[in-house]
Formats: sequence, C-alpha cells, structure tokens
Amino acid sequence: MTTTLTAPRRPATDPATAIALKLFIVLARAQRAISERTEASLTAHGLTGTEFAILEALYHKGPLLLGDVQRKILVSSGGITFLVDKLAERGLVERQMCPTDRRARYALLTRKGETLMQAVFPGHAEAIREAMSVLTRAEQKQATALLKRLGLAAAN
Amino acid sequence: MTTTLTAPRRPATDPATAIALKLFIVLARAQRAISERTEASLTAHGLTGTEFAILEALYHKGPLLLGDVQRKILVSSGGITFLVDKLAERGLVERQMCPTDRRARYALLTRKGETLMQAVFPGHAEAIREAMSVLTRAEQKQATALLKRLGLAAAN
DNA sequence: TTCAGATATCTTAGTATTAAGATATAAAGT
DNA sequence: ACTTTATATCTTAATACTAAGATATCTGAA
Repeated sequence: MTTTLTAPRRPATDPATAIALKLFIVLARAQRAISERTEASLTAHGLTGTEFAILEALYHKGPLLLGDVQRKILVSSGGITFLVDKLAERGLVERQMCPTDRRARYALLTRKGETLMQAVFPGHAEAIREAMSVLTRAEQKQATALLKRLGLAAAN
Repeated sequence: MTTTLTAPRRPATDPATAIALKLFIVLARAQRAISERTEASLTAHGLTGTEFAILEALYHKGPLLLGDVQRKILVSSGGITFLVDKLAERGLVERQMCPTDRRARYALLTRKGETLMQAVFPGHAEAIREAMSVLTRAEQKQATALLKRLGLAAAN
C-alpha cells in the first residue's frame, strides 16, 4: 500500500529543511504553552501578560522613558501609549515630564503599582520556575544558549 | 559605590528561578523574532501566519474537519469559523458537509488554494531553514528535543 | 424511545494590537 | 537664525483575535 490516488501531497523537503521546520513548530508550541500556563498567575490579579511586562520593567529598573519601555516589551508606539493610559487609569503607573527632552515622558510605578508588583511578582516567577522544571538547570542553560543565538540572528 | 538610596529593587530570586526566568525571556524573544522574520515570505502573498497555517494543514493532510484544523492551529472555535470564511471568500478553500455527522463541515483547498500553496510553501520553508541555520543540524535537533519536553509538560 | 449530556459550528460583542499619520520637539548642518 | 532630518508620543482607524453563549446534532444510558 505505498501509493493511492489521493495520497497526501509531499513537496519533498530536504532533510535540513525538515529539521528546521520541526524546530519552528515546537518553538511556537512551547512558547505558547508556557506563556498560557504562566499567565494564569497574572490574570488572577487582573493583569494581562503585556501589562505585567510594563509593570515588571518599571519595578526592576525604576522610571523609564515610554520609548524605552516600548523597545523592551516590543509593542508599537501606539500600543505603549494605550497600555500606559490604561495602567494610569487604574492608578498603577504615572507619567512625568522629562526635564531634558520635552517630547519625552517617564513612566513610573505609583505606590499602588509597587505594592501590586510585590504581591504578583513572586508568584509569577514561581509559576515560570515550575513550568521550566521539567528540564534540569543545565538543560535550561543549554536551551537558553541555543535560543539566544537563534533570536539574535533572527532579529537582524 | 555599592549602595545608593535609589538602588534598583531586587526581590532576591533564587538561582533556579533566575535561570528559569532567563529561559522564559529568550524563548519569547526567539519565537517572536523567528516568526516575524519568516512571515515576510507570507505577507508577500497576502497571507497572515494563521491563514497560512490553515492552508498548510489542508495542503499536507487533505480535507479536515473544522474542529481538527482548530485544534491543530490553536485558535478559538469562533476564530476558525471567521478565518475559513475569509479564505473561502478569496476562493482558496471551500466547505463540504460531512456525510456521517451533520454538525460537522470539512474544509478543503480549492484548485486556486492548491496552486497558491505550491507557490508559497517552498519559499516559506526556505525562509525557516535560513532563519534556523545559525544552529547546526545537531543543535537544531537538540533544541527541538528540549522544547518538545517543555511544551508537552506545559500543555497539561 | 427518550432524555441528558457532549460535541461542532456559528454568532455576537468585546479586547488587544498594529499601521499610518499627526503633532511637537530636538539636533545638526548651512 | 534657518532648514532638514530624526525622534517621542499620541491619535485614529482598522485588523485579528477571544470568550461566552446559541443552535443543531450526536451519543449513550435508562
């Protein structure tokens, strides 16, 4: 039974391409599965992953220019405006003029935002540690090294 | 200069968590960078990544129930309806009743969709091969094995 | 047979995000 | 001082989803 009229179409990919395609798929699926799983610890606090990313950047680095936040979390310029607006409405962040460049604004955590992050961050970090724990530390480092090379090369 | 009043706040994460967080970040960035880069070969043909994923499934597997496509490409049930509607409007896929289950519909490629995939798939596969080629084949296999374990564990 | 629950798709309403362009400001050359 | 080009944010309009529920149909148990 090696041939049928309606046999699945195979555009005969060479081995190198087949290996790359497989990696492409598991990469997409792993990323998705991990982030879906770990975002549960955020939605419990009413935060999306993107909102958390902004708060986390401010939490660990202190006040940042909107453009710096944008580049760090990889959204469009319109997106960062919208997201910071929403977080500001909730009283979690606020804007401040930049004294040296009047086009620019800082975003920074309010006390309320700071308190929220103190409550949210440890649980989120723990959820990530847990999700990654199927791999040993050495394997995690290995995966990190490989993915870093992939990501850096693709980013140019 | 080891202390300042406004020192960056560090919630002292343990080493295991720090390693996991690093992996989390490079995973997200690598996935994003790779998919942005490789999607250029699709947008040239007027396809989004999700649309391509549907066409690709039908191209390699033949007619599929909408639900099977949905599970394969991981969108919501409303999403698959909407996406197949759009592809059908463009004459790339069509629906067919399932003879054994009147709730269900098949999606399948039209001749036009088939022709489009013959034009698009090789270039897309090549873009992926190229993007992954910073890693040797052995390294790609290694990364695939690690990510598969991560993804499967997180998917439950 | 009939009923309860599961399943497959579709509908509706809402959210998140981007892309393109507007506005204001800055920086650097002439 | 001007002019050009680049930059930083914001606005607007559109896209790409998702979540929740509606409808129709199937399946298995009583």
